[in-house]
Amino acid sequence: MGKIEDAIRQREFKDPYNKAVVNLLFTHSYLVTIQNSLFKPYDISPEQYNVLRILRGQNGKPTTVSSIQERMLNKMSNASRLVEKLKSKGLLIREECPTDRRQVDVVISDKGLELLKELEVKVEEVNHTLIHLNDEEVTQLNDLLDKLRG
Amino acid sequence: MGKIEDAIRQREFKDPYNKAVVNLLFTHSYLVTIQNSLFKPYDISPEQYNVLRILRGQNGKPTTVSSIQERMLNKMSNASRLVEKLKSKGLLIREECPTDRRQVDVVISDKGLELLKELEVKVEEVNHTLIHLNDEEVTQLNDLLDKLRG
DNA sequence: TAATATTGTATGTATATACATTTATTAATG
DNA sequence: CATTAATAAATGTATATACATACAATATTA
Repeated sequence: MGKIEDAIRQREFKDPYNKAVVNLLFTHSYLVTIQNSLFKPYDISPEQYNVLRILRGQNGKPTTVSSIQERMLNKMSNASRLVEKLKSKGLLIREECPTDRRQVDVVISDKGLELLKELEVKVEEVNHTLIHLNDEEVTQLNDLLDKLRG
Repeated sequence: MGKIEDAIRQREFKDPYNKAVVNLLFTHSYLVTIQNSLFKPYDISPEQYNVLRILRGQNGKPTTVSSIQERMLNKMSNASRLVEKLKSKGLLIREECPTDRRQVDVVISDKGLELLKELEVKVEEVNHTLIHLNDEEVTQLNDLLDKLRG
């Protein structure tokens, strides 16, 4: 695939900062396209997978919708609706919080844990092959991204 | 904001490759959230802005829908519908191609060019302030992203 | 304690993404 | 030339994003 200028057939960018923004958007699309095809056979979306991972990270401790929202990769997403989707598939359990009836307690189900286990192996494999960088370069990329956001 | 582990409250990643994927998804969300707020007052979406930029890059030469699609940052998006949206706002002109009636010729309108000019200044400013990296680091990031995609 | 503010979640609406399918037109082949 | 294949664009459907608003429950305060 190579340089972003060739990939989207744009001659040149104003400066490396503007190029970086486009480059990040484009790389994101590259990643999610492959992720989607991986999740497709399991009838689950990347965001739903992410919510399941957040839930498992709680080790059985109930989580509220707003807490899920906070940890999501996309802060503006809609945890409420994703939880509903996952519940209808039996991948999590949602029940009223006894101490505060505004809140709901969300816990991943056994079915959810199984699916996650199965998917995770594949995701980790794919993530490796997706990124055509060596160990040193990936670490460098991670540092730059962490710094980028300030 | 700092390290991704703190931002999404995840303790650790399997390896730097899996971390990089999450880091890229998260950084993307960071970028588009700010871009969205920039475009909002102009009643235009980031993808619509991108289509206008592609059209202007043609310097008045008509472009087909599939050619727009190819150059889009998100290959799986739907150029057809975006063109329709922009047309309804008077930002581009769409007409049947005389030599091949399957195709449509799309050209940016004067109104579109004006809007683009106004927006572009703001976008370039914002892109600079978004990215908390120095010149050397941004260039490094661009090189890594280009290489990442293989 | 009554009135008000805040919080947690759900819902409504518009846009975009992802992918399959349809329709119209042109190209290719027997 | 008729049939079939290929192509360009549009459309259909499900999901997700972005943001505003509604609603119920709890917290605050006057």
